[in-house]
Amino acid sequence: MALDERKKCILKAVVDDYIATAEPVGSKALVSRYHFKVSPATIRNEMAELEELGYLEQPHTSAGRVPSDKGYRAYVDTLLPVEDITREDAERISRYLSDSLDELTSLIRRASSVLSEQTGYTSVALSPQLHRSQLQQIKMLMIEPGRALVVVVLSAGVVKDRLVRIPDLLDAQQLMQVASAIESGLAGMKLDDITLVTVAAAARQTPVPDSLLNQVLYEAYVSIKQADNLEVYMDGTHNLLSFPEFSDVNKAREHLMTLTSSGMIAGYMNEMKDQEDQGASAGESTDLSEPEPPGAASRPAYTVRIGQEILLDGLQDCSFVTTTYKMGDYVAGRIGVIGPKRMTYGKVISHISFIKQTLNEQIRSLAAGRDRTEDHEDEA
Amino acid sequence: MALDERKKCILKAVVDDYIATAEPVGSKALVSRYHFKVSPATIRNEMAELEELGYLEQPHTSAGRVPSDKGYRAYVDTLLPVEDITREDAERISRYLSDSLDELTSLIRRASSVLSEQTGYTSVALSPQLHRSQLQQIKMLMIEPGRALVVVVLSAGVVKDRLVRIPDLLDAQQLMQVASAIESGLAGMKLDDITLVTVAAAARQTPVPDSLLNQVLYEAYVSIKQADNLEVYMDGTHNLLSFPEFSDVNKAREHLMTLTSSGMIAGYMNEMKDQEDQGASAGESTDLSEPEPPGAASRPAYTVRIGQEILLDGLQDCSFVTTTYKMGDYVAGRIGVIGPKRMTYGKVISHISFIKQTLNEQIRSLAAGRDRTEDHEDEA
DNA sequence: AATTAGCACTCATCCCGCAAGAGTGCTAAT
DNA sequence: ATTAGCACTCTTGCGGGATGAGTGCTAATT
Repeated sequence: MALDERKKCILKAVVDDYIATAEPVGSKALVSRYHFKVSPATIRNEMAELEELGYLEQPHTSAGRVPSDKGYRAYVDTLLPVEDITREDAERISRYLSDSLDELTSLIRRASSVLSEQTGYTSVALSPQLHRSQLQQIKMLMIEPGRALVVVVLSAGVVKDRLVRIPDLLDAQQLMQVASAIESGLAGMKLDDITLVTVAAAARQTPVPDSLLNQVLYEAYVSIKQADNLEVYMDGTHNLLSFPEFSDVNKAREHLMTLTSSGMIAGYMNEMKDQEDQGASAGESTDLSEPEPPGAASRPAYTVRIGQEILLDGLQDCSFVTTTYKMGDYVAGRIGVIGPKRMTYGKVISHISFIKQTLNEQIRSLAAGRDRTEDHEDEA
Repeated sequence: MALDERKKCILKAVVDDYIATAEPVGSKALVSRYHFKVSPATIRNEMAELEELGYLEQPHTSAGRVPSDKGYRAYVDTLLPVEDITREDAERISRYLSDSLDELTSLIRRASSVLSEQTGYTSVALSPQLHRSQLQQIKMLMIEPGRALVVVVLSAGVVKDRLVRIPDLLDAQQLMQVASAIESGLAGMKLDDITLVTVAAAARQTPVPDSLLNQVLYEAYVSIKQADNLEVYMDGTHNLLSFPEFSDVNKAREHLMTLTSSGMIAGYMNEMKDQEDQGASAGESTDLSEPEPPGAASRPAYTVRIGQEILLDGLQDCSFVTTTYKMGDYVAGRIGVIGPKRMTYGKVISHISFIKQTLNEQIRSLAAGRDRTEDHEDEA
């Protein structure tokens, strides 16, 4: 059932044209715009066959053709024009990302903002998940009687803090004792393995009356657990209003609503997080011939979800291109772009790939900067 | 040039009707819907006069009338139907706001979210400006060699922190020395009065080599200054897509763009911040008779900007209802609602007023909770 | 003097129909 | 296998009543 060379060419041309114009593309326009050496009639026959096979659809009789989800899929998997971002862009972006004040979250946030800016679509990023990283430090700082700041430092170098209420009678020294007891008891443990019980056990021998201790321990525990809170950064949400597919305000509103009910997206992305991306081509199956087109094989992995493949209600007219970023050796989070199915996949993927790469480098160099505080020249 | 009673009645009816329906309102509809005891012809004459006077306008010759900015102004200033939020709403909201974990910013953020949710418009809030509050504590916590967390506590009870790079050679004890030197030197000073020079002076006698000291001092200074950073919280931006006035996608997009280029709104609100709101009626002038309608006088102050009165490009079809909140005795920030000119002013104002009041109470009780750590029963 | 009934007039809006145009599918010729 | 030709379909755009809501004006009424 593989497509012959000419069909591929035509499919590619149709998708390209539709991406560019957002209008159904007809046989005549195709030959004139893409210099085919055959007549419109031939193209028509081919297109009819492509429609038969499910790669194209007609909005109505006597309109041009529009790619189906399957058509986009094939396009993305095997026909994708390889694009590269310009040297200047690459440098500007990596410079912008590299002065992110040592803050992992600010790095991710910026990456997201870069993506939406560069692609013109909506970008989404998941904060890194840290449940597999270890507790390194926990400090408690008395702000005033009854209030304290809990600072949690994780092995990943991530610092989170949180204001809490504590018993008024607890003094600064006791607070410090509790904190250092917890720290020495739990340092090196994975976040996953820390429970209220382990926290309590660690602080058992501190000379602080139980009546005061309990609340503090609870807050410490919550603070540690909260260090792993999943967050979503989104940028350029209103970009999608520029596209004709959302010229209907109600549709647009619905999309925005779905997007900004961030819990949904977070959950969805988080579910995909663990499944590693499949190299240069994406997850879903197609029945086109060559699984490894030349040139694209060297790109970092990414995932493309098209139309119905997205299991989130309200985003079925969209495509969702994502990739993961790592911390150390495990997948930490996911970052991606949401746009109309008629997306400039080539451009988006090149940017996503670049971001993935840069992000991984930056994270690695942040970590390295923490272990050995010298050598900063490991920029790619 | 004062309007007689009947004209006022008619104006009010027109505005009410237009707010409800978003469609030009005609004489016939008016008499039937609002039980006037006169005939449509009389209403027509009156409306013609109201148009002459500038309170109404006609979109085209044979359509009904629509309020002009001046019409809305008069409506807001003297005709506003007094609305009160329900007891349940009031309780739910104040309960929601009161468990804001002691965090001022989270309080403001929640207030903003409540506003947009309750009114169905877009809400905007400015973070409190703290430049007039005093530095109370500054701590520096070594995270690892070369990295520290600077924690700044202000008299307002606000805690801000920031990750910074410090010289690798500086050890934890030196860092603490520097911090406590700065703290004892500057505690009690207003943020406004703290400069790099005063910071340096405070830390002069610490036994830390200058070569290491400078960077730390600078970071401390920046952290202190950043405690006063102006932030904007916005909620329900996409609500405005529900209104027919934004059914044109381009207009909608433009509005969203203006709104989300948060710098503009922040600046604008910040400029208005210092001018205190004028009691129950608003800033701009009108020539209606009674300046103090009964019932509305008891409301907290607020400001209404209508249409052209808003000096921000792109929001000229909107109205902007804001109020201020205080910390101690000075105006700390501003919070408000942006919606179509055809806004349910009564409802919005009642909510804004309630929020203002609740916010002030909460802030006061936060402060009180810090001074005397007892008594929590000062809820209104 | 204020109110109202009556009437002519003005426009937006809706709907219908028609022509134009783009695109297709099919068939027959190359 | 390709292509030219042609009939057919269906959307889109446009003009033209018809509709109807609403106005302004005038003259009659209270």
